[in-house]
Amino acid sequence: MDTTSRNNMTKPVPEAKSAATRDRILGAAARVLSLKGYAATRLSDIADLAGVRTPAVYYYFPSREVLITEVMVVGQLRLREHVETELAALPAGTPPMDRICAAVKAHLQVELDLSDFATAVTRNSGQLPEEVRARLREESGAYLALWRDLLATAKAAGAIRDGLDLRAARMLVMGALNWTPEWWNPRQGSLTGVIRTAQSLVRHGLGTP
Amino acid sequence: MDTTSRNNMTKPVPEAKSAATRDRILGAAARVLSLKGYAATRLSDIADLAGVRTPAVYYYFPSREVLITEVMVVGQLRLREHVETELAALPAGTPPMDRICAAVKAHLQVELDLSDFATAVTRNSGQLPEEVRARLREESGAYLALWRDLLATAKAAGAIRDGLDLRAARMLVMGALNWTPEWWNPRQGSLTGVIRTAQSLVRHGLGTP
DNA sequence: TTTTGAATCTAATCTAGATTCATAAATGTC
DNA sequence: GACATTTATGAATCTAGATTAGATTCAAAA
Repeated sequence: MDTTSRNNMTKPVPEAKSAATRDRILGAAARVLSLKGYAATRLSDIADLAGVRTPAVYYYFPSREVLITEVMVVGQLRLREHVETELAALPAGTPPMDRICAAVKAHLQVELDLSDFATAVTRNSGQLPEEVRARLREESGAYLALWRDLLATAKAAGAIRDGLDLRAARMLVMGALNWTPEWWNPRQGSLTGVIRTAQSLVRHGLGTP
Repeated sequence: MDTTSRNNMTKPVPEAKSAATRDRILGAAARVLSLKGYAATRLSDIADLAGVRTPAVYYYFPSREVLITEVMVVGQLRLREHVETELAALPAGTPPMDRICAAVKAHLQVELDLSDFATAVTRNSGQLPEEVRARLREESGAYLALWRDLLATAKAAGAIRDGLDLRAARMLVMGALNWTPEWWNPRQGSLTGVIRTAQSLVRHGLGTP
C-alpha cells in the first residue's frame, strides 16, 4: 500500500528503487508490528516480508528502534490525517454529533482497513520503550486534542447529555475504537456493520435524547 | 494479596514459607507485566520486585513462559469471578440493564483497582505467544460468554435497542473497559467517576430510551 | 550432634537476535 | 566498456537475558 508517495512531479525517476525498498521495509515493519506486537517483532521477520536480507534494513534505518519509531509516528499521523480529511469533507453546518459519528467511521476505517501503520500504533502504544513513547507523545497529543475539540464543540452546542465527565467519556469511546483490532476480523462481519454499531452506541451513549 | 490460601486447617504451618515466596513472585510478575508489558518484562525485574535473585524464580516456576501464563490465567479467572460475585449479589429481579451496569462496575474495579493480574491480562492479551494464548482461550471464552448472556438476556427482555449488532456492541463495550488501564490514573479522576460515566454511556448506548 | 532437604545464592553457560563490516552485485555515467 | 556510486549480501561479532550447575545456608528431624 502506498509504496511510492513522495517526490511526485520533480525529478523523473531519482532514487526510485531506493525509496521503493525503503517503503517496502517500512510497510513490512508496520504489518509485522500490527500482527505480532512489539515483543515478537524480529528484524528478520520484517526483512523476510520485505523480500530482503536482514542487514539490508540497516542500509535504510540506523536501528530497529528508529525503524519502529518511524512506523509509529507515521501511523499516528495517518490516523489523524484521515480523520481530519473526512471531517473537512463534511458540509458546513453539519451537526456536531454527526461530525463525531464521521470521526468514528474514519477512525475505524483506518484502523481496520486502510493502514497497518495505524493498527501498529494502537496495538502497541502501551508496550513501547520510553524513548519511542516520548517521540510519539506530541503527535498522539494532537489526535487526542482533535477529539477533545469534537466533544467540546458538541457539548457547547447542547448536543451532549449533561452530567457526563467529558474526558472519561472521550477516552472510553476511543478505547472502544482502539480495541477493535483485537477482535474484529473481516471474515466474521462487515466493516460497515461495525461502523454502524459503533456510531449508534456513541450517538445514543453521548447524545441528548 | 492472598499469600496463604491453600491448606487451611490441616498441618499447622507446612510449606508456608515456600507458598509465600511463590505468591510473592507471582504477584511481582503480575505487577511488572501490568506496568511494562510482555515485551519489557524481564525475569530480573520480577525477581527484584519479589526480593529474590533471578534464579530463585526457577525454584518455583520451570520457565518464564509458564510463570507468565499462570499470571494470565489467574488474572482472567479473577476478573470473571469478581464480576460473577457482584452479579450474584444483586437482588433477584434486578432489571437486565442494571445487571449490565453492575458488570461494568465490577469489571472496572478489578481492572483499575483490585488486581494487577487482571490488568496484566487485558494489557497483554494481544501480544502473547500462541501457546500462552491457547492456554488462556478457554478461560477468556467463559468470560466472553458471561457478557454474551448478559446482553442476550437484556435483549430478550426488550431492554436493548433494535438494530444493534449484539456481538459488535458487546465487543465495543468490552473494548472501552479494557482500554481504561491505558489512560486512567487514580491521580487525575476518581474511580467512581469513571464507573459512573461508563455506566451512563453503556446504559444510553445500548438501552431503549 | 549429625543429617537432611528445602530454599537461595553466585557464577557460569547458552542462545536468539540485533548490529557491524568487508565485499559482491547492480545501476548508472561518461 | 571502464569507473563511481548505490544497494544488498554473507559471514562475523556482540549482548541482553533466559536458563543451568554447583555451592551454601539453615531450620528441623533423627
